Amino acid sequence: MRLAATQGLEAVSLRHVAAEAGVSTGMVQHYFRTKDEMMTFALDMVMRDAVQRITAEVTAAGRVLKPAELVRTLMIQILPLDEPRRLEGHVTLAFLAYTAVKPAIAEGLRESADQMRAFIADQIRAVQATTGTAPRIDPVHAATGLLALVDGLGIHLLGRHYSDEQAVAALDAHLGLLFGSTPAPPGDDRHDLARQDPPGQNRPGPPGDNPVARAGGTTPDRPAGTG
Amino acid sequence: MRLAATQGLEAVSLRHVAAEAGVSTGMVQHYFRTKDEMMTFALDMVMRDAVQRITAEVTAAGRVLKPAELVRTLMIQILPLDEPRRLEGHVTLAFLAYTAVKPAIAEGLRESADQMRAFIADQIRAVQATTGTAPRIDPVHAATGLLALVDGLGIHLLGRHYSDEQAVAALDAHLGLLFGSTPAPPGDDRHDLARQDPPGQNRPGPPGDNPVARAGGTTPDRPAGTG
DNA sequence: TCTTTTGCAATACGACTGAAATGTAATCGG
DNA sequence: CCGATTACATTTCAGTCGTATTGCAAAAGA
Repeated sequence: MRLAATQGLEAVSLRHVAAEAGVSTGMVQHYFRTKDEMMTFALDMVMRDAVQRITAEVTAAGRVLKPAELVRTLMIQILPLDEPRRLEGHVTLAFLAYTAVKPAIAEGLRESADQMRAFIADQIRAVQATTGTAPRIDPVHAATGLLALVDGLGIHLLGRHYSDEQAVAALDAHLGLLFGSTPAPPGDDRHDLARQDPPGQNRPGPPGDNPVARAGGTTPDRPAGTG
Repeated sequence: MRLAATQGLEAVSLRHVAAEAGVSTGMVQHYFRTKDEMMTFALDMVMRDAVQRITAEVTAAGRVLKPAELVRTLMIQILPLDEPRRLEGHVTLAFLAYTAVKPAIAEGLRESADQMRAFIADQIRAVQATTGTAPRIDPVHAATGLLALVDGLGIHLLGRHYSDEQAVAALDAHLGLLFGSTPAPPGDDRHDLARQDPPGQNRPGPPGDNPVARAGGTTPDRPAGTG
């Protein structure tokens, strides 16, 4: 991940990964029989982490926040507003271009995207049901547009086309359109939401483990192969 | 371009480019002393073509269309709704990930994006001035969001996350929010707008002294058709 | 104790990479 | 007509790539 984020996917080779992890190339090959297996695993891991992080955010704040605020919280979570998430964004972007050529790999991506879209659509429906100020829009179209907007903002942020504040402002403007009024959560410090880290790591695994151990943490051997 | 679009940027090597163009690798090296020079030229060419195509669209339709319709026309132009534009989108996406590592190359990208953003903001301002139904939003934020949304839709389209129709519908829903009412242009055939081929030659160029310019402008040996 | 399997390291291999060197035919200025 | 430059083609080279092979210590099983 570090390699893909800092030097691009083209720099991701078995040797480089091994060197970055401080292990031998043979060990990488032991756990991933082919490079494609490694890449697929990495992509799956990125998606799984993101989904887990976001769903954790949902379940944690889902009962205390109104739908509009919840949606904003989620969208802020997706934006690459801090350094770890910028890394994650670069990796995702690299994989996005990668999977454009290998459509089979992108299947899971589509699936989780659909899932996310359906959830957002539900939230928008809820907002429309409870609020009188929200305009009548097809919730699925609105969810599609909102997710596309956030992804687009993220890409532009990765390319440093504008500042974090501008991106958040654009997002809020859009949410204002969608929900009829300001969905800004209580405590108008927007960056508090943007750069969260504290509420307990939702990732399993002992502290201080290296990325290799973490990658194979749940599956000690042969994460993808049949052995 | 064809290589990058169909097999990814990782398949773009001097030999592959030469083979695809039907020339020798030495000829490629003659016109581009290094691979980076070739990549930079290609990226510049993609951006220049896109900007030219879009600005041509603006000047052609700018006087007959109302701002809201003009904006929609532009956004439709950006979306990868037909095969050539899907190719272009794949190339752009690949380069986007590429330039994430080489920030110096992405400078021109930022510039043209800013330009586009300012133009859209102007149009939105015009709409807001003439229409009473349009909500009051910061035009720059609205332009930022709109462009981000279109880019995001484009990326999802490239990944086949949903159909062309869904993307256009999401775009129209957003435009409906932005402009207060339907900005759909007369002649409700949406694909007519989406699928028009740019009639102009991509570039007029006399055989210049600059080898790079010559490499892009006039095909050196055999006419490599754009098909 | 012997054999087999696991977990890794080291290395070999063929293909491919970008870049450079070399060769050669055509063009051009004088 | 002649030297210089241009426009390629061909080949070479050092290096990296993914993958396969081999080697070996430790564990497991009989």
